[in-house]
Amino acid sequence: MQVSRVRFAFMQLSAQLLQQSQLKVTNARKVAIHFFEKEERPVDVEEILFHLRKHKLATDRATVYRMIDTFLDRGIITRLEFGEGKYRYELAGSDHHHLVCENCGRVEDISDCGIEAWEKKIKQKKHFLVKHHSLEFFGICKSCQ
Amino acid sequence: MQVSRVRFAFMQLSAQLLQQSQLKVTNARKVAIHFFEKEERPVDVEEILFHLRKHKLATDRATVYRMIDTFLDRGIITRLEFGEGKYRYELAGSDHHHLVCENCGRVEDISDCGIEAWEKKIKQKKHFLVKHHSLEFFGICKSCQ
DNA sequence: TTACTTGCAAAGGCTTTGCATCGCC
DNA sequence: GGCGATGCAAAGCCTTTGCAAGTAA
Repeated sequence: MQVSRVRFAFMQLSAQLLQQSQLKVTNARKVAIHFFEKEERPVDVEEILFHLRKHKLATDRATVYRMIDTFLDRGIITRLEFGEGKYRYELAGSDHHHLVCENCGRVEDISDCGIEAWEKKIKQKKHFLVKHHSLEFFGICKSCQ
Repeated sequence: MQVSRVRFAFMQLSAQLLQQSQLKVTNARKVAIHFFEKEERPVDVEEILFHLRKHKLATDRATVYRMIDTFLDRGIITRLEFGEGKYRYELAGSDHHHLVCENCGRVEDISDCGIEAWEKKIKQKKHFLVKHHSLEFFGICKSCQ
């Protein structure tokens, strides 16, 4: 079930988004969604846990994983991999990709990847129906050069 | 017999490749490289192990991981992730990407992704120096539709 | 011989699961 | 109250590592 994020862009996402997704509103979930909102780079489970701790929430690691599972299922967040042996997550919504600096780890967004043209071509030539794709660039960022 | 001659030729290639890379030529390495050569889809550690067993090699799992590490280091293979919670590997060389069927798991190659133009643009606009990139498409293949 | 390679065993990191309890609606 | 959410503990995968023994060059 997919929920529009744009609609909440200028108000408090968390509670409304949870309700709209037919999920119970708990502290951990609110704070976690708020964290996704404010973070600029895709976050991992450890960082979510750390943020919850900062808000005096002793949420269990298993709960975080289950939360992520639920959010993924509802289309609230998307999963990414940067070759670290773990997943990262960010709020779903805009079709964008990342420049990952292999030196300092900073992540910059790039948008408008224009890959829809590709997907059409793939459908025509290969008869393969693209559901989603991953596109990330790895290298050295401006300040690390 | 023709088949075994072909295979012998393959093994020679494996040995040559290893020597070029200044690696000692061992049975496990030869057979593994042969496996990478003959496989059409990126393989995981389990599949490499299984192939080694078929060739009566009781190679340890740790050895396979170390082999992979060495091959990656020498640029013989490249590492891929398809969101499975594990890595896959394939012979390095051509710049191509994959159509991964989420139903049957089949992997098809697509080439000429024309992303070099992108990398130039990224360098100009963001001053980010791209070293490598990942691009995979996930969806439903022709025969699964 | 010498340095690289391997086997074995253990551990490490990330993620999932079973089950009883808790708490939002 | 009911059903979904959570905590706790354990286990499941994938991968890495230390060390001693083996082996290609």
